[in-house]
Amino acid sequence: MNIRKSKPRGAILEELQKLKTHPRGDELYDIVRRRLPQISLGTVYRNLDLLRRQGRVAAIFCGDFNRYDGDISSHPHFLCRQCKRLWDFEASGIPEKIEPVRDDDVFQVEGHYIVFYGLCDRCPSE
Amino acid sequence: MNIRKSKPRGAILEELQKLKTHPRGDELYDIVRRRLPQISLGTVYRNLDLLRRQGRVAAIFCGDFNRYDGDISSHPHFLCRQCKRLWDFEASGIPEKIEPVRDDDVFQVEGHYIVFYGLCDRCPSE
DNA sequence: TTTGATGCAAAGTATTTGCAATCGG
DNA sequence: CCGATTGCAAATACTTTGCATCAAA
Repeated sequence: MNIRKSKPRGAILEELQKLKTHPRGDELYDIVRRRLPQISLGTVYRNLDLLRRQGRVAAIFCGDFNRYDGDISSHPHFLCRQCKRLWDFEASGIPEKIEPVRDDDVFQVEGHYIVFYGLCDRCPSE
Repeated sequence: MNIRKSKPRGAILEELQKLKTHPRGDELYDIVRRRLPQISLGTVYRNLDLLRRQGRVAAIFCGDFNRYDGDISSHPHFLCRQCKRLWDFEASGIPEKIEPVRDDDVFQVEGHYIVFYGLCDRCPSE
């Protein structure tokens, strides 16, 4: 499959890279739409997945892999378990490398991520 | 709110603790239903959230916190980004403790988790 | 008796998909 | 031109919620 350039894809990548918080597909759609009003939701989701496959954006997947980060360097995140927003997060004690104990044929490991969770200042505790 | 015992809740916790793979609410519903055919999906979701608040089950949250683990000890997981199943995973280099650099009032950290991702042996590569 | 918990069904939220039209190389 | 990409809309997947009823203490 020969990948072409397209205006929507360029805009999606640029807008994602501008953000410090890491949006879901639909949230990024709302942002990109301010620039390309005719863009469709499906296009945003399709391109985010394509960009992820190309390694040009990072996806924090779990359940549904639905948070994207324009910064592809490995770094920990903080996730608010109430509002579900995700931020970059600094932590000490992050190891240089973490490796699977066994390299068998059951799991084909591509990478890993570290997620801190809790509540952000905008979310009241239960 | 005074928490009572109930047969559905007991069955949900027991069935979850039996599993090695970590189901979503609807998957656990299918399992518990074999034992309590009249149980409803809403009951399973409500109880999983209650058990999580009590610290009796672990939730791997992200986006939607929808994978539950009956083993509440801290351990890394492997997530297949295609079929979205989640397993326990052994890795070396896991630090004893990882800590936030700043303890400010923006984030109230409750814990963290490490997720390896990639493809499992049942999922073909793209 | 009190009120927490349930079953059911409808609604809500996020994402994916089919298809004809469009655009890039 | 050819086939990758799009917009649109319908479909799907998973989770939450309202409410009348049931049941634990």
